[in-house]
Amino acid sequence: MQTETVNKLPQDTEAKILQAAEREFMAKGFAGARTTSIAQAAGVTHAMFHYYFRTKEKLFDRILTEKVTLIRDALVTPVMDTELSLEDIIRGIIDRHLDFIAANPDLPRFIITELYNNPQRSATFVEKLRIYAPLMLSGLQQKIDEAHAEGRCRKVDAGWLMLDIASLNIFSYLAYPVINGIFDNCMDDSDTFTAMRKRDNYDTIMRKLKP
Amino acid sequence: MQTETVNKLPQDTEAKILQAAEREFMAKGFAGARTTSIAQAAGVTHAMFHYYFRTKEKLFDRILTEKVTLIRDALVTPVMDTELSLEDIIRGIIDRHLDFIAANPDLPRFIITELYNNPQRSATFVEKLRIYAPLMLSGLQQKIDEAHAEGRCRKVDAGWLMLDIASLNIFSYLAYPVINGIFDNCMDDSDTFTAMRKRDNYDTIMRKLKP
DNA sequence: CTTTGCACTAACAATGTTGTTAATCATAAT
DNA sequence: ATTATGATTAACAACATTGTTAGTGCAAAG
Repeated sequence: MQTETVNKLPQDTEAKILQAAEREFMAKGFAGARTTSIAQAAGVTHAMFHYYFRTKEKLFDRILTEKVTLIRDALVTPVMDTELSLEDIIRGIIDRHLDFIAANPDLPRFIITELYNNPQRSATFVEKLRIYAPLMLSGLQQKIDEAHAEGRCRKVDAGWLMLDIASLNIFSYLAYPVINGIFDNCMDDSDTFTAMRKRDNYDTIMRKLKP
Repeated sequence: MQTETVNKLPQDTEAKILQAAEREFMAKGFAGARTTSIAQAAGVTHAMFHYYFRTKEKLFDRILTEKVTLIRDALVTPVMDTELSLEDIIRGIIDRHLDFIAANPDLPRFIITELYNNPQRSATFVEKLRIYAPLMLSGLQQKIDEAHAEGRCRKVDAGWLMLDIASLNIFSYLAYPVINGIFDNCMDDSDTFTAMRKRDNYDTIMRKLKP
């Protein structure tokens, strides 16, 4: 034995590989990730990688699917809350969305790049979205239409509105290295930056909706 | 001879390699690109790649630098136009910006991913931005301040305003596979989509500025 | 004509990368 | 005690990928 093989729970190494793989894939993408690096980071033999997960692609797909599910769970449910005013719904969407991004700042870039250079995976992902997006948007559209009927809101399409919200929320984190470089390290204090974005983006969107 | 080596101008193969490399790098990124594929796509021997460009990294850096310069030239100059009203300046920024993105739809994703997984390159790029961004923003800030003094505009920071503009303009193209999947192939007609974004984003930004 | 310089080719070399396999070790069940 | 089972290791194999090199052909300069 070279390193102490003691103190290892049965599923310990599997979890360690999974964890190391997630880091590696998120940091370098599928093409840039190395299975040997993953094994090394997990502190196990390189063969263990294949013992537990067979191939690089299988493990990657598993992690990508996991992340997609994470996004879906975080972003679909919140809109379902009914009985709230349009203002509160939108504030809720923006708050939850930004909290999620701040907690997973690398996720948008990962999803976008990996979906781009793998049309097959992209198709699967889009399929899921095509199922959930309408559910998410129809409730919002209804609220918008109600408010519009009462003259409190312009007539806008919920889908395009969500695109604007997503753009304003996500882009700063996507372009993090550039943004943080131009505005002097504004994103280093994540909480402050997130709070500011919440306020600014809510304001921007509500002004867009004003009649 | 296997393929006709006739009709080749002296710098012909160099240009062909450069062209093929740009496609490959833009499509798959540095990590995913293969020098052999590039040579094959250029229709030359694999050794020619190294004859002209020495290493994969040297050629990649050259292309990345080229792209960064392209961005700088396209996005810095326009704001310099003076004697225009704030409205016209902002409309000009959004129009030029979106025209540029529509003409180079893969560029934002390329820049973002490649800068992310190469902090060294990122530093060089940000250096350039730190030089040019203030020039670009100071003129805009001045116009905003003028309009604010006359009560025609809220007091906003030019930098953060540009971030919002960039977010609204760029994100759709970054998330192209997803967006195009949800809204039924809306981006297939690039001109129509770009025109719509110009209109919507200008409206969004102007509403944000209204007192 | 010879020489020089350049583009080019084919073959090779070195290393990286993914994946496999046979043997070993520990442990729990029989 | 023996067996069976799953985890682990070291070594290997196959292939991909980047990079090099010695030599060939060709065209212009001397």
